[in-house]
Amino acid sequence: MHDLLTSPRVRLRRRGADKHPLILKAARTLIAQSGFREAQMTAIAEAAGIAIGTLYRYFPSRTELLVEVVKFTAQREVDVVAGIAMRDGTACERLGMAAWTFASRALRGRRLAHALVAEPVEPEVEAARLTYHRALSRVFRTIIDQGIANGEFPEQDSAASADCIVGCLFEGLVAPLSSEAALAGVPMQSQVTSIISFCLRGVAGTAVAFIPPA
Amino acid sequence: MHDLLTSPRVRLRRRGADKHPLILKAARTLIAQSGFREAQMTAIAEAAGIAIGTLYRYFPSRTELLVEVVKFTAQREVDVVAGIAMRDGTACERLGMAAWTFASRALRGRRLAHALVAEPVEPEVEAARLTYHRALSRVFRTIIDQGIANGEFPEQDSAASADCIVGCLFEGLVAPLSSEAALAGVPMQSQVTSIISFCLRGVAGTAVAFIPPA
Amino acid sequence: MHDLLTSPRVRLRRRGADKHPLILKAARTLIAQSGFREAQMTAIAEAAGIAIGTLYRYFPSRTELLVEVVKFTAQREVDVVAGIAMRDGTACERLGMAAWTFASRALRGRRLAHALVAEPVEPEVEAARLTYHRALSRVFRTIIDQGIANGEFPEQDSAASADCIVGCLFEGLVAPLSSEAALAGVPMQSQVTSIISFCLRGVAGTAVAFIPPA
Amino acid sequence: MHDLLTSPRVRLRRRGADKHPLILKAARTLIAQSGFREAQMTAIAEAAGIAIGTLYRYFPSRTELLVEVVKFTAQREVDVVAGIAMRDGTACERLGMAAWTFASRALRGRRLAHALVAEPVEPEVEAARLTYHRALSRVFRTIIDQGIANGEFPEQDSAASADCIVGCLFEGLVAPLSSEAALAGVPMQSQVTSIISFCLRGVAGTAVAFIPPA
DNA sequence: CATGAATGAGTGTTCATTCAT
DNA sequence: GATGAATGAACACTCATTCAT
Repeated sequence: MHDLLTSPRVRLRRRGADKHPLILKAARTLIAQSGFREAQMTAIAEAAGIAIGTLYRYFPSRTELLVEVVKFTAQREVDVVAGIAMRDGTACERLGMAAWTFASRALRGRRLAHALVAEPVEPEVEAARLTYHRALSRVFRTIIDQGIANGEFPEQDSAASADCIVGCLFEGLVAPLSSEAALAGVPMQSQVTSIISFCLRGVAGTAVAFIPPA
Repeated sequence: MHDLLTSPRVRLRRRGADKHPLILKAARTLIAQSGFREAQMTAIAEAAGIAIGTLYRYFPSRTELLVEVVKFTAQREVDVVAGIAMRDGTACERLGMAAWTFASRALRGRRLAHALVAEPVEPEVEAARLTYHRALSRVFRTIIDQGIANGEFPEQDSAASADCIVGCLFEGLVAPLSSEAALAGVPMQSQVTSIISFCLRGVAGTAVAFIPPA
Repeated sequence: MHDLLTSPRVRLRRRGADKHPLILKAARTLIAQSGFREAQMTAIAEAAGIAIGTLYRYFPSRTELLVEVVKFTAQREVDVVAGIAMRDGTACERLGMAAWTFASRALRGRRLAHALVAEPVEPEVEAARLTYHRALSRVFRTIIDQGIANGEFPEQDSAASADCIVGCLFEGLVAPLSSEAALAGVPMQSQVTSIISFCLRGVAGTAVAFIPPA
Repeated sequence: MHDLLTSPRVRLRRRGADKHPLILKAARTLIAQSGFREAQMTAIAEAAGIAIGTLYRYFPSRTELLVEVVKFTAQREVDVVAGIAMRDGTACERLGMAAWTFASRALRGRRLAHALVAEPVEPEVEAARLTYHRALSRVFRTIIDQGIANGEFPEQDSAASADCIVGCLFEGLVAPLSSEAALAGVPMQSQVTSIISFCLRGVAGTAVAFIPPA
């Protein structure tokens, strides 16, 4: 798969437990609870049960740390979705299942998903988030390309279609993520179903001519 | 149309020009250049050529100011797109044109569009952003409903479809931000065309069955 | 009587109504409601129904204005108490009545009394407050001196005794002024009676020898 | 004794000296020099030779810091006076000595005493100041009650009498602040003697009837 | 003269980062 | 290596005062 985790992590010294994942987990928990804003270095250190100074032994700055949290969490999601994408079945089935899986998981960890999708502050973190979008898009594109190859889907700009699917999923998730009304959770399933149906039509539907104005 | 601008602004000012739009413009320019983060009160005041105190004569707090920037900018875009939506033509044509118009305008001010779509931090600003998404979605939904009514589009969850279109457009705008390559601007038009085609297929395409797993 | 109002008020121009007392009254009302802190120039101007600029035509600064409010209000109280002091009756009776009158009036306008007695911030306002204390003390001293002269009271440092009376009254007023508990108002009368009794004993009581340690 | 210092100060500090008393002392010095008004966080930090941030490690806010200064300083004075109150001797002797001690100490640090007695602005600080008054009053009341019990003093409202003594002492300290003449300091001793004599007469003097008017 | 919009120095507070122990 | 006390730049916001209209 496309690896989001490319930071060398050279500064890690062996001897004793590697606190890297511990810190990452503590930070993710905090972010999942109350967003990036509340994930201050002091809070993260406390949550990880270590001193602030130790934090800086594993991460050069808060920004780096947040970036890594985003990358780490995103990679996991991308991996899961990618796993679905490589199963047996028609491209259509796999596309639906991949989208469904992504949405289901995101809805389970609402606050974290929201942070990963819509909250970022620092440019570096934002960049990591976009990389996440692209990695996810790449998974969908692979399925679409296969579908086009085997005649399931009509000829199309598969990269654009994949981006659209990502956009549909995020928009469909972000909106309810912030509104208290949708917290009921029940209407979620039908909402997700509608979104995926739209995506499938977008990918497999009969071509509609759109001619951009001069 | 759905009015996003509901702040009363009761204070009357008699002498001197109303600095409200001046400040809004200065703030928008700053945000367009480097995002909300850099739009500090000091910077905004300087950009507007006024004193900090004057800022607070027009806006009770930084948050309110940012919210108003989002609302103001968003309302303008929504109005333009809504105007397109009410012209003559088939639902399909109008949907395409509305989407095209939105994308074209947004691409002109990329950084600002991005801020409006993905950057907000404060809950109040976030809320304003979501209102923007929903207002835009409502415009598209109106077109879709008309299309369904006159038989152009098949039966569907028009609200979900409209949300998807918004998601496609936003993702299509945000996505290129991550790839330096696409900054050339030239391939933009074809990219937008592909996205809109996907949306039209999603709305008008033949129904594809997606059955969510148990 | 001793005049507390010595500021020249040269800057007042005739023609039209003299807004001096109007402003003073507005300021006093505000102070009586929520203390000096809330008596901002904007608030005072608004309460007086004039513009801020006009305020500065009558008072050179906020400090001067507050000083004048203190002086003005204090003078009125001193005048009333002094009136009691010059009535017929024994020195003892007049002392009691003067103290009683002062206390009764102060308790009627609780918040204002508190501001005048314990809230001041700026050195200049503080000075005005002290002048108030001294003016009040002078009234009591006059009575005490008369009492000593006609044999009602034993020989004593009348200035110190007068200061003590002022201290007793203020302490007796300030304490309950800030405690919500005493807002019942009923136990006030007996409390005041006890205080005045203490003062009368202090003035008329049999001499007790206090020899300061070396 | 009645403890004015109830703040928990739970934060533990291991390395370096506990800067709590250092900050308190720096703040008290500043207040003693020019009152609460000039005791800004920046000034306090500078006076204590530490950074502003460090201030906030020890005190959550400026208000809390000022409150603690008042409590700390007041508690010390109350403790000293209370110590005198529990020595051997007649109630009269102890009352005189307690008052004398309080006055002598207060006169040594005039400006600070004044701030503690008459300057506070913020409600929280004011509350701390009142607690100080009441604590001091309680000490005097104890002596008075003992004097009444052993027949030294006539029956009386001991709480009111104690408040009066506090009022006399405070007024006696604040009053001279207004007259430049008395700043010489020499006449201070006789002034204090006169005040204490008044108080002793007020407590031990023959009852004088005061009947409040209807 | 009256007006009130404009001013901007000043203040309390936060939090990522450093470095002596 | 781990610690966490110390740091201080940065920021939002207030309000007495001024001066062009």
